[in-house]
Amino acid sequence: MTQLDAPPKLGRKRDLTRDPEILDAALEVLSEVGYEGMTIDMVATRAKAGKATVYRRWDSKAELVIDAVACMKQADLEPDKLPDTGTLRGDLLAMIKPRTIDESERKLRVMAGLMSLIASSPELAETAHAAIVEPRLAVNRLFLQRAIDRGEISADVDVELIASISQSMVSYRVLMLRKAMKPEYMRSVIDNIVLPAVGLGR
Amino acid sequence: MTQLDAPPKLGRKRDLTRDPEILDAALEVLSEVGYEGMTIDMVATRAKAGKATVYRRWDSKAELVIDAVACMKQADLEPDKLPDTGTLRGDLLAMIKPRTIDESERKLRVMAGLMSLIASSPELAETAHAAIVEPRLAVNRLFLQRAIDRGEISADVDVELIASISQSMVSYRVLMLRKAMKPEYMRSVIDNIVLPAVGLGR
Amino acid sequence: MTQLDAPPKLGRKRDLTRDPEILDAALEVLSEVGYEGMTIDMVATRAKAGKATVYRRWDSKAELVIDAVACMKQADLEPDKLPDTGTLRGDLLAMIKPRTIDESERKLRVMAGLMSLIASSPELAETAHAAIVEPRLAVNRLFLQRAIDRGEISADVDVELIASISQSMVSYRVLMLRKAMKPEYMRSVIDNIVLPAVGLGR
Amino acid sequence: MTQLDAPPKLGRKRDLTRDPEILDAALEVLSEVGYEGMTIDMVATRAKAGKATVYRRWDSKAELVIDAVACMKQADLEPDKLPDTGTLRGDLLAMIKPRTIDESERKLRVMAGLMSLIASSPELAETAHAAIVEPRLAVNRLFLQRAIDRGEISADVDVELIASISQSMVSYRVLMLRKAMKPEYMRSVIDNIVLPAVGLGR
DNA sequence: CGATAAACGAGACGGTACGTCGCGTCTTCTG
DNA sequence: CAGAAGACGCGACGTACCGTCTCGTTTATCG
Repeated sequence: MTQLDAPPKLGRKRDLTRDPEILDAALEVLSEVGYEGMTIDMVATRAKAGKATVYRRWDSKAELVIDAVACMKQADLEPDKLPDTGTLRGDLLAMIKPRTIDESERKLRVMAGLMSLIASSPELAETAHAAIVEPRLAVNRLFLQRAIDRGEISADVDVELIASISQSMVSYRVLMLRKAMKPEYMRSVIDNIVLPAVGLGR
Repeated sequence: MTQLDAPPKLGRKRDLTRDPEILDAALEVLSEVGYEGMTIDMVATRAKAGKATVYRRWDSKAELVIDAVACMKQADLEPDKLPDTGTLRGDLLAMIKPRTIDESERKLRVMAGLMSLIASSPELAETAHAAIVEPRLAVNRLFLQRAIDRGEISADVDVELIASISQSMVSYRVLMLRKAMKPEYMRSVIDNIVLPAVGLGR
Repeated sequence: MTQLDAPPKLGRKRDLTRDPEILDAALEVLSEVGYEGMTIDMVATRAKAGKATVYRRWDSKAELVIDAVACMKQADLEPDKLPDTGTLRGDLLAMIKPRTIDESERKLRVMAGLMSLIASSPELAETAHAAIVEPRLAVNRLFLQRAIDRGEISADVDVELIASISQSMVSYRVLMLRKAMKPEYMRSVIDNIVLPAVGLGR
Repeated sequence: MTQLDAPPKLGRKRDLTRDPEILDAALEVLSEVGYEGMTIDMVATRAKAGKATVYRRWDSKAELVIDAVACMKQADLEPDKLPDTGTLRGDLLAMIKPRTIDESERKLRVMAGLMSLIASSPELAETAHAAIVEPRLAVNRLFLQRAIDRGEISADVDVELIASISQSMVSYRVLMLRKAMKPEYMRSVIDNIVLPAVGLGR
């Protein structure tokens, strides 16, 4: 992670334009050869940077990748761009768009590459979670809260638990079963699991 | 995976007692330093074996680890030791035993370390799936089928999908949210998600 | 070498007091860690200067060092301070003073550090030679010429060759044999080699 | 330096054929790009070896080079191949052969590259001296001793000093003055300096 | 029973990425 | 604008691990 500690006044300033360039290069390489195949040299070379410049900003390959992934901002998840169809089912189904699905799947696969690192570094895990997992959960939480507010579903449901269903199912399918994240599957999860769980049975 | 290909008659027999010793050493190291931190040398040294002896049995670090995890035989999952309480809920809840939970969690964490490898090797993924994921799924499938057979739940439910719910939720919680696999949580998943999904609402 | 090219009128004048300070710092570091161990950063830091200030004055580490050594002005070698005893032997022996010896030895050791650079850069070699080797040769040449002029030795002697004897012997002893530059040794060289070579046998 | 410490019985033996191959590669690279330009990777690649294999045998670039140079055995300097003309002058002149000169010059140039390292490592210096400088001195010592034995020159001459004259002059010329090691020059040194020094004046 | 062949512990091998450090240049701010 | 501080691109350093190969030894089976 880029640490900014004390205010460094003297000397040449970090060239802040290099950060996104390096992160972009990292994402590029990452999507081409995966985490294991990725090399700091590859990233540096592609960003026309020296290795030292990379290591000056991130302490290790893992931290660089985490930051890179964190910067994969998913525009579709921004509050003002979220659907508001009037029904929980409508909202949930509205999130099943090719672009959204695709980005999610890419994030998940990157996350997979990081799992082993995450396992041995709580702080790294936290960053990864905040960047990749949390945003998607927040969306589901919002949909559920709106449904509660409009009386569509009971206020007793465990929002946190229900919000994580679709993410769990999708992660499992993609990472463990290694199957693609198909729209049909997502629809099936919503209709057969999420909605019954909130009392909106078939 | 231990390959036995052609019948090798000549020469010294492979010392079969070394297999479990090496696997145990692997599990030990694995739990201490994680997949990334683990070294074939570490495992070999700890098992008082040579690296060649390890590589004669497994083609790569990844395969060794998968086998090691697969060999964490979960006695609880063997067909004849499974509960049969007469109700789906009873069966599912009966699986929530400290020992079972603990073993599952360990397996999952090891699986996490392998994710990046799995991502780049379909066959490795298949092996890992068969060894770690599938057994647990089979149990759920069995429970569901029995419930269908006894008319407790509709024969229309998507057994495959429902069977994967608890595994998905638990994996997500452990790997992504990095929280422990508590019994309360598992009960909550069963009562609030699985059962509603098969029409056995609250 | 300090290059002054065109007369720079505009802006702040180059602080000429920095030159000797940097050179002194260079000599200091040089004597502590040797040429290989010396770093431009070390020199700059010790002189409380920036690296750019150093590089504005010298094109490379090697040139800085050469200049530093060249600036170890050996007052003893200035024409008007040279001995003139009336005999070649007297002149040569008169140069054997602790301070002179010491300075020569230090110069030689620094020169050693530069050898590899010198080997790959004729111009650098030329500079180093002019700064370190030549002054000492000039003295010997002068002594020999005076001896010829006063008829002490034959005009046929190869002045250039003879002048280089003592320097050669001393360099070899210090650099190759790694022995100190003792007065006895120098006297021995003069009496047993130089003087016989010009026909002034024992 | 290759250390052999305790007798290592277990495990695969060092492939002793790799040593000379690596040393040869080192000498090759050395003569092409010089000490500064030489890279361990270059040497390893050229010897079709891994870097680790090089570092397993030598602790640093410097030690590798020293050893490489030490292995530049000069066949001409072996006792039984030395000339024995019956006169000191004859013996000395007999050493002025193109091949001998050439090898000496190469050694000297390599030595130059090592000077900076030598300056900061007495043991390295010792090795370099024994490998490069000493053999040549031994030859001169032998010639002088034979001359003394046959009564050609006085037994009073400082053999050690005289033996080092030609080496000193040649080193100086090659390294400091950066001139080639010409036969005429060597003859001049013998006739004008060495012989007068032992009382065999013109 | 001796020969043969494979397995064994140990560790060297070729290869490749790691993270560090120095060079010489470039950029920023301060006096 | 010179100067101090320090980031930059580059590239070598020496280390560590991978998966393979070789050594000397042990252990089984075959002839």
